[in-house]
Amino acid sequence: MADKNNGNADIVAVAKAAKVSISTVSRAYNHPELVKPATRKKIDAAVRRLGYIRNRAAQTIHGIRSGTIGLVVPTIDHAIFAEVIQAFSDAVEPYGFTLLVASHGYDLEREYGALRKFLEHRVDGLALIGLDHSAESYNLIQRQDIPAISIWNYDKTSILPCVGADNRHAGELAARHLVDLGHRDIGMVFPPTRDNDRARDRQQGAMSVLADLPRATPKEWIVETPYSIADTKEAVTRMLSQPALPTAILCGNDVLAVGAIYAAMRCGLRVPDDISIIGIGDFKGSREMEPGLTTVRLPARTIGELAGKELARLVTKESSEIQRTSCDISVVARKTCRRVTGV
Amino acid sequence: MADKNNGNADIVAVAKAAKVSISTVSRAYNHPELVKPATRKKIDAAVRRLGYIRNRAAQTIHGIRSGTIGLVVPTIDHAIFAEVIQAFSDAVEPYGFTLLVASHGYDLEREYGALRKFLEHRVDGLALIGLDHSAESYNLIQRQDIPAISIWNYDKTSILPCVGADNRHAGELAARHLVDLGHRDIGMVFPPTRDNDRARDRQQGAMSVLADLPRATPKEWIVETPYSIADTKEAVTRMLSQPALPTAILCGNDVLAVGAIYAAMRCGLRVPDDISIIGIGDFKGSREMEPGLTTVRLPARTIGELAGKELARLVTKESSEIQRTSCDISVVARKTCRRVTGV
DNA sequence: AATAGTTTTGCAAACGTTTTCATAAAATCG
DNA sequence: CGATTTTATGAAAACGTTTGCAAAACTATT
Repeated sequence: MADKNNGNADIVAVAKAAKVSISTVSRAYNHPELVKPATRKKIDAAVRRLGYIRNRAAQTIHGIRSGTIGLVVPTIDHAIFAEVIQAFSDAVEPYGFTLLVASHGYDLEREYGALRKFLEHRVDGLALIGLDHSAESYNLIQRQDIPAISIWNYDKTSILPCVGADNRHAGELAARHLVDLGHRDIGMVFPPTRDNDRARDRQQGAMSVLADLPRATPKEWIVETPYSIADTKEAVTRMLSQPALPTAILCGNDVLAVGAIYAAMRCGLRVPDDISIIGIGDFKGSREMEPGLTTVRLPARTIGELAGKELARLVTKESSEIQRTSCDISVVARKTCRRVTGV
Repeated sequence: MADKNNGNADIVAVAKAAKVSISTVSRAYNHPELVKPATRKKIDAAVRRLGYIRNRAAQTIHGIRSGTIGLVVPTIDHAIFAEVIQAFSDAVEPYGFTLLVASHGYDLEREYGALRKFLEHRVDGLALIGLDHSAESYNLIQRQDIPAISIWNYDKTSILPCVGADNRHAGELAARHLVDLGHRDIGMVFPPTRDNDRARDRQQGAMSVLADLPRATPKEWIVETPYSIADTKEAVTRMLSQPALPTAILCGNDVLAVGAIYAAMRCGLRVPDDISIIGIGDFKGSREMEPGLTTVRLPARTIGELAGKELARLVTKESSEIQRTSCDISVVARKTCRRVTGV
């Protein structure tokens, strides 16, 4: 009759049921080699009978790790971040960590809020997307003594250790690819770059290459559009309804590229015969689509994996040298870009 | 000099710094109206100076809610689940909950493990995808006294309250749509249905409609394929390389449908002129693709939102009647299915 | 200026664990 | 078989909070 009627048994209920002391139950969990097999068995039976589940909150206040890692992303609902989150989750799971996830919708104020909440929960480690964060956030992180890591972007001068790709370089590669194919009239489609260092870096990288071109890119060929296929289709359709058209469009990411392709189709332009389109990212599906999207491959899964593993090792003190990891990127030439000749 | 050198100040450090008792600091947080404004100010200053962050673990062991909700999904890295997670997250955020997320890769054993981990963390509520869970999992959930909810599937006899769509009905609608368009030779592409009640229900729904057709569907027109565009493209290409072809293909979800469309393209078949293809789900991008995908719309965002809100209300006791919510679904006819005449 | 009422604060117990230290029991040894 | 070592267990303090209760400090009332 020592069973509690309601669901939640605690360690003292278990101790009572197994007729041992609380300490012994605790030890059975944390240092099983110190308790006699027979006793262990009794405890095990009691645990099973009562449906006891350890309370990590109670452990945590002893300075024991909470076993959680906080991950803040701009949004979960993008192929690319979903992939990173999945890979990150898979990477920390073997270390026994549970993942806290929050999204801030590209609002760095909300990101700060999410970080605070995570810290209240005493996460053992923190992971953020990108290098662009409020001073407040950086401050907050630095005051804690838990490891933190930036994912997705690489910069050798980053404040936090980072695992990612050099987005400026990605922009350069995309632009260079078009230029190498002979394109001189190149349009650009980018998402808003405020609070989004990835997009900004890519755009700057692309611009720096395009700056060497004989003709400057006219304003009308540079469009900014929200990150959605529908919006991009809309915006690019407008761009393509002008008299003078570019021979190629460089898109800030693959989603925009897909939108651009649909826009071209709608305008009666064939890709790549009439217009070339290059994306950045190599999202899931970009390879399989028809025509296969030419893009700059950013290895999302690898990045997430490496980041998760690195952070887990930092937390568990398996490793301590904080380092920056740059993942290789390169153009994957598929079917949406063609060579042009003459000017 | 009362500042701790290392980052982590606790409530007693704050109390000391503000020259008040611990209780007063605690009260300043939990019942601010009970503490004099001037005192509140002193405390606030101390908090700021020390960078104090409340420890939810310590609160939690008082029976105070942990402020977390656990969500287990098969995988994060699918358009559809990413959308649900995002919507769910957005819905619980205003209630102050932090989200714990785990994925089990369609392995119900791992799902059980994730649930246990969540319970160790003393989540205030639990959300699962689908109705298919191990007896152990259901058992575990029922022994706790926290609310739990099933997302994505609707079934009026479900063990847990659920918010979702009737997947069997979705399968029926898709099949009915094809039949109504005059199709009699209908192929089917489905993912593995083990541990996946959504897919199973859809398939059964479709089958039940197809069973009324004069000709039985030949084995070769029923293909099972992993949930990826590439694999589906492969598998459907094989199906379409046979002598006798169906006039339409019903796909278990939109990703498979996209793979099927690409396969058709590769086989030189025009969609919908030579073959009609219908998906289920209406994933992001399905509307915008060319040709626009005909599919059965499952309102992922709505489902996630309703589920999050419902669970949050259950946890905060704003609501207590556990109920089942069925979200309306219907065919959105776009461009990948055409009417056929004759037999 | 004393009393009663109200507002503000502090003390100490409680929450569910882990862990140190001490002690009891068992095993080993001469 | 008693002394000594080893192994197994228990008692109690500690972790960082919240909260019921009681005391202290004000305010208002006479």
